[in-house]
Order: sequence, then C-alpha cells, then structure tokens
Amino acid sequence: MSRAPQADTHTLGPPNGVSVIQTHTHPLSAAATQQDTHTNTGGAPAPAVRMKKPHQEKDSDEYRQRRERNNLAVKKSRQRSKQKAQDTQQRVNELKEENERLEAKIKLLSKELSVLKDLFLEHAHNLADNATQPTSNADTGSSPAHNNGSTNGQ
Amino acid sequence: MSRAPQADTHTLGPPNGVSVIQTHTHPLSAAATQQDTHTNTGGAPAPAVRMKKPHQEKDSDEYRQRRERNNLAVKKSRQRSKQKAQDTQQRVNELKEENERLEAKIKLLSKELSVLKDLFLEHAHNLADNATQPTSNADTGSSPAHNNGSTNGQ
DNA sequence: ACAAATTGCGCAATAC
DNA sequence: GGTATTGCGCAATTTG
Repeated sequence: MSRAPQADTHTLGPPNGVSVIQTHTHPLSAAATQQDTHTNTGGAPAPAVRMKKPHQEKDSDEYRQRRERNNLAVKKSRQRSKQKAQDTQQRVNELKEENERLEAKIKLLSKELSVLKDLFLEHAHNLADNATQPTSNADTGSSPAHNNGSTNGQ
Repeated sequence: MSRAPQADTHTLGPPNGVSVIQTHTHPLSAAATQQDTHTNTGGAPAPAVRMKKPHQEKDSDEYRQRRERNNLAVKKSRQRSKQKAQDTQQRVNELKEENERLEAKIKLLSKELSVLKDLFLEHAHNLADNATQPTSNADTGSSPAHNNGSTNGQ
C-alpha cells in the first residue's frame, strides 16, 4: 500500500491517493552525468543551445493529466513486456518438446535403415557365394554374422 | 544522460534534499490498490493494529544507507532479469536451428529408406519371377518399373 | 509538434 | 537484519 513517505499518515490512509515526490540529494554516487555535448564546433557563434522546455509547472492541470496518461502507458507497456517474456519461455518449452519428438523419429528411422542394410548385405553375400559355388550344400546358406553398424555421417 | 534523476533538483538547488509532498487531490483513477487487512484473528476486540515502524526518519543517516543499498540491489536484480530474458530468446533461436537440422536429417533418412525399400521390392519380384520360371531368358531380368512411394507414417 | 511507448531510476512493501 | 523482487510513479527518450 503506497503511503506517503515522510510524515506518516499511516494507518488507514485516506481514500485519496497520495503521490509523493521524492527528492533527495544525493551527495554520493558520482554518477557521471555525461551528456551529449555537441562539441561546439570551434568558436562558431552558433547559439543553438536548445533548452529543455519545462513543459509546464508541476501543479499544472495539464501536467497532471500528462502524468496520468503516461503512468497508464507505462503500466501497459510493462505488462505487455512481461507477457512477452512469458511467451518466449513457453516457446522454449514447445521447441524442446518438438525436438525430442524429432530426435525419436530419427532414432527410429536410423534403426529401420540399419536393418534393411544388413539384410541387403546378407543377401549380397549369398549371391556371391552362389556365384562362386553354384553347387553348394543343400540349404540356402545362412551366414553366421554380417555385422554392419553405423550408417550415416552427419 | 541522466541529469536530475528525480523531481527537480532544480538546478543547483540547496544541497539539501527536500521531499515534497504532493497534496494534490490525486484521484488515482481506478487503481485498485487494495491490500492488507490483516485478517483479524478471531473476533478478539484486540485493538492490536500492528503499525509499521517508520524505521527511521527520512533524513536519517541509516535510512539513506538502506536506500542506497536497496537501489543497488534493485538495479542488480533488474539487470539480471533482463539478461535472463535475453538468454531465453537466445535459447529459442538455438532450438529453432536445431529443429531445422533434425528435420533435414529426417528427410534424408526417409529418402534413403525409401530407396532401399524400392530396391528390396524389386529384388523380391525378381526372385518370384525366377521361382515361377526357373529357365527364363538369358539376361538378368530388369523389371521396367516397380514403383513404391510413401514410406513412413508419423 | 505530439501522443503513446520504452526505458532507467528511485521508493517502499514484501518476499526470502 | 540483510538482499531480492515487484508494483508504482517520475522523467527522459524513442517511435509512429
């Protein structure tokens, strides 16, 4: 609950919103208030030194109005920003899931491929054997093992 | 940048920080700033309304010190938060890339698989033909077309 | 010139 | 009794 800093007024504050302006004086903090500095071009007599326009007095009615509007905008902006961050996080999760799915699929395909290749090789050997020994034993030879492992590269 | 951080500090004002309270009417619009209400424990007539201890006066030395520390913490926290958001975004990009890579790989494997399967089918047909007609023509038959299309499901 | 949007900052309440 | 987070308002900038 925002309260007026300074003198209390604590406890059930008046229904009115009170805004405080803080002003401090900050002796420390050597905040280098480095500012633009157009680097005045030499001794050019250019008087163009744009001053800040006070816009209006603090207690102006228009001022208050502007502030209010801005406060609203700020709130909106922040909310949106937060939302976006959340969405991004969500996106990460989704992508991660998708990734896993793809990875699984790859695994499956790889396996399938490997099996087929093995079959192929085996068959090729059989053919070769047959060619060498047209009249071999009785049964259709079954090679003990034809190990083929890896497949792809990258 | 950053000239007078806060309310005015009107030009070289008094080295003394002054807090101004805006006793304006401040219809903070419909800002729902509800809060508190400590849930009175039971129906005890206890007037015990714990007050927040003002901690210290605003111009206290300790106060100033606490503020400074907090400001620092705040800055740190925000910076970190921002960093995190950035990292998350980065992660999204990486995951997206990874995704594309995987997708490409899948495509490749699928194609490879399809080719092998075709070859297999073709061969099977040949075998079947041979079985039916052990004494076929001279050459090693080459079937015109054995179209096999799709491959996977899911 | 201008209004909305962003951004950095300090305060205070609160969570840890 | 400390830091860490969070909502909030101010003011300077940036954007459209």
